[in-house]
Amino acid sequence: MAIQNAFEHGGETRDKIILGKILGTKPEFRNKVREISADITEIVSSVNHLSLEDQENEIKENFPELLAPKEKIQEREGLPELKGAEQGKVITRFPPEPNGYPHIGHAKAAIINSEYAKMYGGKFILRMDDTNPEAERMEYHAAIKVGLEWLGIEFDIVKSTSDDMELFYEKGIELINLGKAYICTCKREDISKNRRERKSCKCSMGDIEKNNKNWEKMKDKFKPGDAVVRFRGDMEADNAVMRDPVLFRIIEGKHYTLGEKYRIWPSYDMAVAIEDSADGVTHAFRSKEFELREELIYAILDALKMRKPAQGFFSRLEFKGMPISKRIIKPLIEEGKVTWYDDPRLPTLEALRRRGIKPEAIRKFIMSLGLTKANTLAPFDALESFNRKFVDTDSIRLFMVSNAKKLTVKNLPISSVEIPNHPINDMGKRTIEIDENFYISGDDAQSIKEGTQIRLLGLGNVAITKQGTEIEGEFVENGEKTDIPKIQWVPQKTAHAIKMIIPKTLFIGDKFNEDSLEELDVFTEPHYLQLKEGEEIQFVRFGYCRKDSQNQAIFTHK
RNA sequence: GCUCCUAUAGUGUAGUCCGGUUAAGCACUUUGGCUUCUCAAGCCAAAGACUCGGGUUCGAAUCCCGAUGGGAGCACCA
Repeated sequence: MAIQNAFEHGGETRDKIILGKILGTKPEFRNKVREISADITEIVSSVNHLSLEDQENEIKENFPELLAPKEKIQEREGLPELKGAEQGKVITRFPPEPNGYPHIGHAKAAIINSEYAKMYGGKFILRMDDTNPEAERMEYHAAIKVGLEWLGIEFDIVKSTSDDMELFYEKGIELINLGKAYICTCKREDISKNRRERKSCKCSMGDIEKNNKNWEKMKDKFKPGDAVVRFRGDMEADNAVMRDPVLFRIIEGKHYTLGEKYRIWPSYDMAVAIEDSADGVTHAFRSKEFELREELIYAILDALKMRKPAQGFFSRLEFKGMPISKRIIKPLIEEGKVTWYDDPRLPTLEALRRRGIKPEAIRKFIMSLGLTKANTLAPFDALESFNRKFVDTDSIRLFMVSNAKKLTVKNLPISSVEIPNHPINDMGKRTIEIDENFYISGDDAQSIKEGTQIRLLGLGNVAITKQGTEIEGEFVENGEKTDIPKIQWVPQKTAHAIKMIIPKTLFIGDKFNEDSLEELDVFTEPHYLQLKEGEEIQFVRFGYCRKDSQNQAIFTHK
């Protein structure tokens, strides 16, 4: 072993390492460390005296099997295993609030939870967490559904938290009767102040009978803000969440599905605790800003003697320079700095889709981030790289020129040319009608020198006879030269003008990037018109783009 | 301010629970090469990390203590 190690590390080894290896493979030596370490030191020094060649010969003679290449460590596929999870019995859930458009952060929560259900052959629940009528709208509910469908996420059960209002009331009353909850009629500011100063208020002294009466009064008499139901936690707890948090409050706004049927609404903690338990959720994964709520949720369920699901937490996912929060996006829309929630610069699912990101790429990308709780500010590069692999195989290759310059080619022997739609995969061919007038890209035009040759991709070589505002050249029959600039081109006669939109980072630091959207007027082949909207294209030597409409394409990535 | 979470290459992570079999694995990026009628994809290679300081131990990325950086909570939002 010493020889092997020495050989692998340039002819020298160290006794400590050999000792470690021995103890690692043969635990029975662990209580005899002192005895064997002397031997090891001796062996190591004798091995170190051998030359590299001698070591190699020694290995070849006595331990030839050691020369076999080392096996690489196998990387775990997918998510880490769950403790105490039984095949077929895992139930997970994704509970978005329908209060905005779904974004990459939703995708992370949905994908992690759904992957676990899949991994254990369990069930996956979509639960619209709609307990704040003021914030929720049908429009968002629908957008979330559309986004999830696009991601390819499937649910076994679809429900809304508000389906269980009667259950919340039942459990709420039970908590009151258990003395675990009370009605508080203090002012909002005082509640907040007391929580900060860890002091109880008078309401917490009230008896069960009074609390029951006040609960009835919450149904009609009390106005919003007059009274809330609070959990009897511990006002002196270090975890501020435990300082008698609100379980129910009065909201008079119209709920988007239930209208004005209820005015007492459960808070997030109450709703999640009861729902996860009642729905049979075994494992609940949420982003880590909820970590402090775990204790509360367990306390509520303990008080009610209800089953507790296991909880897991993961870091929030954001892209550098791409804000996720409505607080930031909404003003941008109002100021006209971005067009809408589907603006390709945004990390919403709709924007990602429009930009040409494939759902499979998002899934792979999110899985590659793992379940860490360390903050993740992922660079968009990583997603792009996953996406490129999906998109490359079935993107049609088309020619597109930007900053077009005219090129006239004399002596063209043909009037049309057939060009394959993909270099490797059989995606058919297209025929391009040509005459002597072409467009080429401005950048290419600039670098062309008079008297040299260029190759028009798929067509042939051209000897440049005149350089200037317009370029002229002559077709070279049977042009053999291939070590010359190869450029893409578009026939002038049928060139189709489109707008190319190139999204860039929205924010640099915390400043809005005024140049975050570049627009180019470009020409492409008429074949573009025959592509379906939403199709991914690779414009040769430019990059991958998605057809947004007949006269607009969005740049996906290089 | 109080409390909690977190820290591995330029970036994202695996390994950490249960210290040794890994002088730290993978992916992206970068750089070189091969291939190519694209600056794409594919193939090969190189470069590059355990935040710091103590402690425990024969042995620490892994356990303990402390410091520092980053994030979160202290809402009648979820």
